[in-house]
Amino acid sequence: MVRGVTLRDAWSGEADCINCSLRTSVLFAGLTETDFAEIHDPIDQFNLKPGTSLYRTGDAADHMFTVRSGVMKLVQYLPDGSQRIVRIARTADVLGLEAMIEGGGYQHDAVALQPTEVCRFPARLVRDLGCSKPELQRELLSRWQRALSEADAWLTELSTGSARQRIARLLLRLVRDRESSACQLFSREDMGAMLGITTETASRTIAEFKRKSLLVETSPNRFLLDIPNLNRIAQE
Amino acid sequence: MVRGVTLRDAWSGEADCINCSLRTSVLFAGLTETDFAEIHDPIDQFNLKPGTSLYRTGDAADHMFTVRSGVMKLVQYLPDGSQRIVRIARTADVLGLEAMIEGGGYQHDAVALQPTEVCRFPARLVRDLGCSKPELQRELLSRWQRALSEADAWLTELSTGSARQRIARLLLRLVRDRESSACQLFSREDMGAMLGITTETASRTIAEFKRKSLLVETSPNRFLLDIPNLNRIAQE
DNA sequence: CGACACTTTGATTTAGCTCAAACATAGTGG
DNA sequence: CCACTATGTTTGAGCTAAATCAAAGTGTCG
Repeated sequence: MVRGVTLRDAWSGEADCINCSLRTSVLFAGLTETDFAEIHDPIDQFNLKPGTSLYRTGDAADHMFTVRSGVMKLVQYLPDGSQRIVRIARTADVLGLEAMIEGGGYQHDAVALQPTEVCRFPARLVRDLGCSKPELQRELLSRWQRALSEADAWLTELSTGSARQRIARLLLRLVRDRESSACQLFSREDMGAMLGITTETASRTIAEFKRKSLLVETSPNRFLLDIPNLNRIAQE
Repeated sequence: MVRGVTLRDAWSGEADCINCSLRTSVLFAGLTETDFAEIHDPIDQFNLKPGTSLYRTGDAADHMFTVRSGVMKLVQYLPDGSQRIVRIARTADVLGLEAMIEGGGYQHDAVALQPTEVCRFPARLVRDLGCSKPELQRELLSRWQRALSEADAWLTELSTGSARQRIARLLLRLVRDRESSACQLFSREDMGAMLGITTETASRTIAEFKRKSLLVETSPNRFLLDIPNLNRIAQE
């Protein structure tokens, strides 16, 4: 395990929302330039190295985050100390929705799995704007809904069936809605924590898939997927 | 499996919200009598027999529901036809939050596990009122948040660890925030679908718990729990 | 009473866990 | 530059919890 770097080290300046390439696909999609002009709160940008944690369970939740690039994992811990990854967030996903509820804390540890860029904005901003901008309100609800259906999918798809099926489904999930079938895999330990299996089983299964050419390793831990055959495995 | 009864048979009249015993604990907690007077949409009440489904996956989501008594399960199906129960809803819980998103469909099958009373109200009502009543807005967000953290808990608590642990955690969950340690169990099949184990394993584990007096059967399928010892099992 | 649905129990098999060792790969520092 | 550690991956061997398959038991309802 890489030890967590502090967030302070990761600061990379204030965000330039107006010219943001993601502007149409993120939470603030509905806002106009004038709306942005009215935002006086600082929107900061961070470059997270793998292993850096953005926030931890129980931290006072007063910011929300947009992932610009990279991947974050959301982790929960069991009483016995073992961890379970309950979701991942990728480009254009929002982290820390729970900050909408005033006075609450974050429900997970959010940790970068790859070099990851995020924008941070005060939840207050969304709470205040929300009242006047119904589009934002709607977008927010839809984000919440998406998080929920992701959570359900992790239960039904990634925590049900054999290890082979789970891994196949995880792989397919990583390239869904992507042009190419290329994907960067996670550490075996993380895959285990996502799927509720051991690192050894994850490793063995990946090895088996490689042998059967369901996965072709293009560079260390980057793969091309045989989507049709993985699909076959995924649904038994 | 009991075959689904149609909802039409379950209608039991219009609800009397003003005098509802749950008024302070449900979604509309913040509303005044005058607010209720302004509601002209019908709020209907239904008595569901076990096995009756309230709605199905993909049905046009235009109503939300409050559970007055009983238990409902939320079910999702896998491509191979097997089912997984992703959540349950009990007294004062809200079903069908996804109806807030206009034009969408329900994400689950909602099926009664016990004789269950629910109130049904148009989602439009909440959408409309939401704009003017910030308390309702806040309550709604908090409901959404609760659903999400329930979903996470099902993954971390009920789909992780040995069968004994999962069953112990499920049992404890059933009596949490209750005055007594008494609870009514579900069918072994449903328990299996909640925990990702087979009916046989569920049955064997319950039998084992009975032998060890962690469970005392007071009447058919009703039990008193030995909470401290179940807790010990739950956390390893 | 007989039929049906569900539960329990038993016997057997197996997928995945555990423990352990070998194998990368990348830093680190002399 | 190379030894040396550290961190993660792979592979093996054996064990065990849970799945599977099958049969007997229990309760409920027409």
